[in-house]
Amino acid sequence: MTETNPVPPVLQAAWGMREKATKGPKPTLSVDRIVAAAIAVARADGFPAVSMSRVAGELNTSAMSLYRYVASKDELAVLMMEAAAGDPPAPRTAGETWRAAAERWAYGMFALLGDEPWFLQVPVAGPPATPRQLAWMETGLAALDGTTLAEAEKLSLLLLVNGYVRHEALLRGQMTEAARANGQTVDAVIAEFGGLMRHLVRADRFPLLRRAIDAGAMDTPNDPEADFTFGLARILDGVDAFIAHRPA
Amino acid sequence: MTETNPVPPVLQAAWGMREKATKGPKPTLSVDRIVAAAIAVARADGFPAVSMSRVAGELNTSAMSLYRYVASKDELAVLMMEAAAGDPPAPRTAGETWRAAAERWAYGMFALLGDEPWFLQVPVAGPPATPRQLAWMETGLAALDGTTLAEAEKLSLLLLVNGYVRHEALLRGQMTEAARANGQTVDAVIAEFGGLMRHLVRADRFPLLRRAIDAGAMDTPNDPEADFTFGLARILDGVDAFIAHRPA
DNA sequence: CTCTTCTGCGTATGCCATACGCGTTACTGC
DNA sequence: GCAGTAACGCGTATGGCATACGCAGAAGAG
Repeated sequence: MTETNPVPPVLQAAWGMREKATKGPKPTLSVDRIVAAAIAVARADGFPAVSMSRVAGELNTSAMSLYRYVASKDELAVLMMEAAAGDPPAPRTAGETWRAAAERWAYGMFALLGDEPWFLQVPVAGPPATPRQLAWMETGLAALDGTTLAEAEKLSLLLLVNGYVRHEALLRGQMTEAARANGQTVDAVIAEFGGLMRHLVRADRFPLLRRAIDAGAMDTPNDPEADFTFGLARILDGVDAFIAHRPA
Repeated sequence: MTETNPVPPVLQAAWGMREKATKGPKPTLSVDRIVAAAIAVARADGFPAVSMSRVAGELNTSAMSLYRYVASKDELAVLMMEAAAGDPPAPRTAGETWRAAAERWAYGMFALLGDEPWFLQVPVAGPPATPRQLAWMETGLAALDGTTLAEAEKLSLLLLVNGYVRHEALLRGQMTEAARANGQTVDAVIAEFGGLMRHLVRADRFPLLRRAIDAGAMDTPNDPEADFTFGLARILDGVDAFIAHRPA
């Protein structure tokens, strides 16, 4: 009784489960070249600009040619992320605290999403299940290894941190995106948003918000790193408290 | 010197800044009816199914007719969210702790995103700037009112919680979505993912992940509420620690 | 009563993913 | 060395999408 293969088709290429042909004409293209061209497009103009014909155009061929190498655009997206996601940060070393390792892990992810802002424009299809994604999870688990946390708790907490990083990177990405679209600096966009708030938030309807604005909460110069560090510290404080209140 | 209006066009309708015509024929449709039809489509088949022609079809008219009422699809999306987002939970009452109020706030948001899963499929365009979104922020600020937090810190922390809620709801939504698409139960989808993990995660490459799987971390029955509560408690613990370590 | 302004809406443009099928190439088994 | 077969490049077509444009008719304003 042969077990049915549980790997969904979109993931098969990422796991190297596509046997390559021995017969037929020599391919003029390759999956790698297609993926590289698609990544170049995404880096230049964002993921929405990645269309089959655009990628084909970069390679001086037609859209349909790509389908000889890639089953669908979704599969291409998976391969793009798999190729562009670098390796995770080094796993926790011997003398390192779980917290320091978790911070490195989170910063590494934040940096990746800063280098490849189009990542966050790819519609996420489900839980992580590609080799690189699992490698990141593995490194995350290494950070929490040796703590009193249950395995399921570790996974929950990694998901928590991952969600935070993604959300924070998304906000940062939207800002830089808006800035680029309007030909402004990020600071100008933020200032503009502050002005909009100042204009829309009337004290009678949103008194506390008004107070926050008047206290200058919208006038802080842009510093995504600092925002990120602040929120991450809160989350890790929470994890810390959880570990502390638990029998060894 | 007339101040230039800083409200972006997409938001103008949401803020009631569209003056209605006095001349010309009587409109046969209305913005409200269009928005209601669009929401019905989104509830039935998800936000990607909301196209101008589909919505027009529900109203027995043509796609172009809608453009007499709505400037663009993006504007329609804003109006949809504005209409479907209910009012935020009641603001913090006198005897209530900030934490209890923040929990209610977060749960209210989580419930909303559970009732309207298509919310998370709408591509977010920027920081919150519609009346309802500001009302939610206002209620969030009420929860943190009276703490020693600086105004900017309050906003940061609300954003942190908001991001967490969104991410958690997104995961839950993807699960139910996948379940519906395959005609399975959510538990079956989770079990399937567990099987996939068991199949793909080899101990030589992902030892810690393998250990977590073998420890049954993937076999937990689905309980999004419990997952949500767990993560939220960690975050609020972190906020708590921050407030505690701060001079009154 | 005319002028202006708005309505409904058909048509058209230019994107998009991708199904299908044809002619051609090159390796495999005999 | 030759037939069979499988993979190649890719043109064409289908059906979707948002929305620009323009025209004909309706209705309030002067």
